[in-house]
This record gives sequence, structure tokens and C-alpha cells, in this order.
Amino acid sequence: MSAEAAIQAWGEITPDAARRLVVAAVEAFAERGYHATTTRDIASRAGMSPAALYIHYKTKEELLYQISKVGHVRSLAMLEEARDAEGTAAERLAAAVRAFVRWHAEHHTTGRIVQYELGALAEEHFAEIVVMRRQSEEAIRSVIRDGVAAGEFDVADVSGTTLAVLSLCIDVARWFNPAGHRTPDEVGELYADLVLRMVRRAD
Amino acid sequence: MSAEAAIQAWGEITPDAARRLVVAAVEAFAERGYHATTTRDIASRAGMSPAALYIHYKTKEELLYQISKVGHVRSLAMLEEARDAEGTAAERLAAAVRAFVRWHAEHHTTGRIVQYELGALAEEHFAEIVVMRRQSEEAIRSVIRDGVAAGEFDVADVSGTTLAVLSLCIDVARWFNPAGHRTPDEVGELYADLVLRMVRRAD
DNA sequence: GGGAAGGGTGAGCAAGCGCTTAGCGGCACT
DNA sequence: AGTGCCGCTAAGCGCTTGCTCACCCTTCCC
Repeated sequence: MSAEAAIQAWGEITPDAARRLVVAAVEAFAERGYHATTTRDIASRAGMSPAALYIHYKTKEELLYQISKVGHVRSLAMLEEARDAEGTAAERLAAAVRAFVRWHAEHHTTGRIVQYELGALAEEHFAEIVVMRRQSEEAIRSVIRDGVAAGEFDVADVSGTTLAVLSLCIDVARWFNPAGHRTPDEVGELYADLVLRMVRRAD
Repeated sequence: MSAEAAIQAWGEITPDAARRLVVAAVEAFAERGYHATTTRDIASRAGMSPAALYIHYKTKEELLYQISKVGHVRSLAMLEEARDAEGTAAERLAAAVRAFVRWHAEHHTTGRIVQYELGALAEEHFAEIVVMRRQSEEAIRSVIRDGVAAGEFDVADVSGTTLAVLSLCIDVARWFNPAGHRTPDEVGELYADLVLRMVRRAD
């Protein structure tokens, strides 16, 4: 993803300086991790002095919270949209995986923060995020349950399989390399196929 | 895993104090992450003063390297053993996944460090570890290739599927909760089944 | 033209960091 | 009993960290 696209992805954040700080923080957190990133690093990537950060965010953790929250809201919206769409359970599950994986590949920097920096959130922020994560899990679980009920899927352990499907998608943020030869679309397609094979009834 | 079991898992490390430091570091790194863990925290968990750490390890990073190295050696040995075993490709792939997943569940603290703290390694240590990771990937890939050649598997993208299988197993270290109701054996069994469904020829 | 407000800076504080050093106590060996 | 050594500690050094504060521009309204 280009720098311009990154800035556009955070378009709803104003003013401009606050958005630049978020974009800079996403880069830095994804590259080095939250704890290894300094406020000076974030500020200088955004072209500001260290003090400027504190005009827009109370603490470094609040920046992390902002990023994590937006990422989780997007993820949840994506999964619930797929759940509520028209079509067979197989079609809806494939659509959910395709979208979720493509997002984690395309926005793998944000994805890394969303998925791997939860432990750095303040307690009250963490509690809020956990609610959304449970809802995401429930969205996938309900599609799988639908497929089993309709006789499309043959799944012995619905909860365990839900966990595995989500886990598979999430981990894309860890290994995806934009310089590699796989595009986000291709990975989404491959994964949608693999997930369908995991759940489909053999016939 | 109990504290005694943890200590035994690092049994080959001597003297006793060095082993206690490693066990303490594994706990601390897994809980908070490498960068958020202080040498004072590690030392006090091991029942020593901060300075004692430096008698056994030159730096905090060397402790991480020790942990990462042992973990990678174990992982690789496990996967290569499964690859070289007797049996069909399906049997060998299932055995590999079962063992790999069980290990990541049972030793999920070590697993987290092995899989998620690579970026904190010194450059020369990282390079050494990357070699082992490539060998691990190659072990799984060769079993899948065997299965395709034997007509047991139907896999369009061998490399992509290898990546997905490894990714699925690795991510167990992130979500596994020993207080949950799933045992490492159960997760291993579930995952072996899911992976076979991902690759098997429908007939 | 004067005052308020908001986005920005340079300098720096208190705390905590990784790591070092001087020295101490107990053990093995002579 | 004396000596050397090894595992360890108390104290603390030099540095970086997250964050603050006094002050400065620019813009806007009257």
C-alpha cells in the first residue's frame, strides 16, 4: 500500500496533523512493536517535534487505542456484512474469509497492531476491544452453524473450527510481505478455498 | 504446564541459575513482550539481583536468542522427524501437525517468543534463526509435495498451502489458553483433521 | 489594532532503563 | 589455615524514555 493510500485509509481522522501522527504510529508500531517505538520516532516520522504529539493525543497509549479501535470496527463490520449477506452459508463464509484476509494482507501494518499489541492497551480500552473481538468470532461462528444446520457443512467442533478459521486469517498480518509475489486478492482467494475445504461436507 | 514441568523442559541448560533465568525470561517475555520486560523483572522472578543476570548472559538479547534458538531447534526436529517417518503422506502430515500444534499449545509461552519476538533478535542471531525457519517450511512443503505426487492430495498451490498450514499451527501459541477447556492433545487432533481436509483429494 | 485561541516548538524534568564495577562470602584445594 | 575462585550483591553510571512547560507564531473576530 502506498503512503497516499495509507493516509486515505485514515481519512476520517482530523485535523490533518492528528491523521499524520496516526499514520506515522502505524508504521512505527508495525515495524518495531509498540514498546520499542518512541514518541520521538512517531513525531519525527510525522514531521513534528516530540511535544506536538501531546496536543492531539494524551498519551502514546491513546494513539495505540485509536488505531486498534478503528481496525477492530472495520474488521467487525466486514465480518457482519458477510454474515448478513444473501447466499448459501458456503458463499457467505467464503466472502467473509476473502474480505478479512484481503484486509489483513493489504493493511498488514495495521493488522499487526490490531492483533499483536492488545496487551499494551490500558485496561479499560482492552475491555472495550475484547467485546468487539467476541462479536467478530460470533459472526463467523454463526455462518458455520448455519452451514451445518443446512447440511452444507460437516463440522464436528463448531467453536474449535471457528477459532481455527479466524486464527488462519489473522495470522496473515504476521507473514504477509507486500514485496512478495502474492497479492492480497490472491491470498484471499486461496484462503477462501482452503476454509471451504475445512468445513464442507464430502459428497 | 506446571512450573516444575517448565523447569524440566529447559533441563539441558546449566548451571541451575542460568536455567532459572531462562524460565523466568520465558514467563516474562511471553506475558509482556521482550521490550516491555526489564532485566530487573527477569532477575527478581529468578530470585536474584539484577546484576546476577550478567554473569550468565552477556545481554538481555542473548537470553532471547537462547530461548528462540532452543525453540526453533525443537520445532525443526519435530517437523523433520514427521517428514522422515514411515507411512503415507497423509499420515506424515497429520503427525507433523499434531506434534507441532501440541507443542505450541503446551509451550505457548515459549511459542509466543519463538514466533513473535524475532524482530528483537540481533542481526546475526536473526540470520541464524531464519535458516531454521526455512528448513521447517521446507519439511512441510516436501510432505505436501509427496502427497500430491502420490495422488493422495489435491493441492493447486503447494507453497501457499504450506504457508497456510504452518501459519495455522504457529498461531496456536497466540490464542491458546491453558485455563480454557481444550487440552493441547485435543487441539492437535482437531488441527490435524482440518489440515487433512485442506489438502486431501475429494473422492 | 488588540486580544483570544489553537497548533506548534525548544528545552528539560523525573523516572526507569540496560549494564558495570567494587567487593563479599563460602567453597575446593593445597 | 591460607589461597584462589566463583556466584552473587549493593550501588550506581550514563542514557533514554514518556511527558510537561513556558513561550511563540498565525489566524480570526471585534
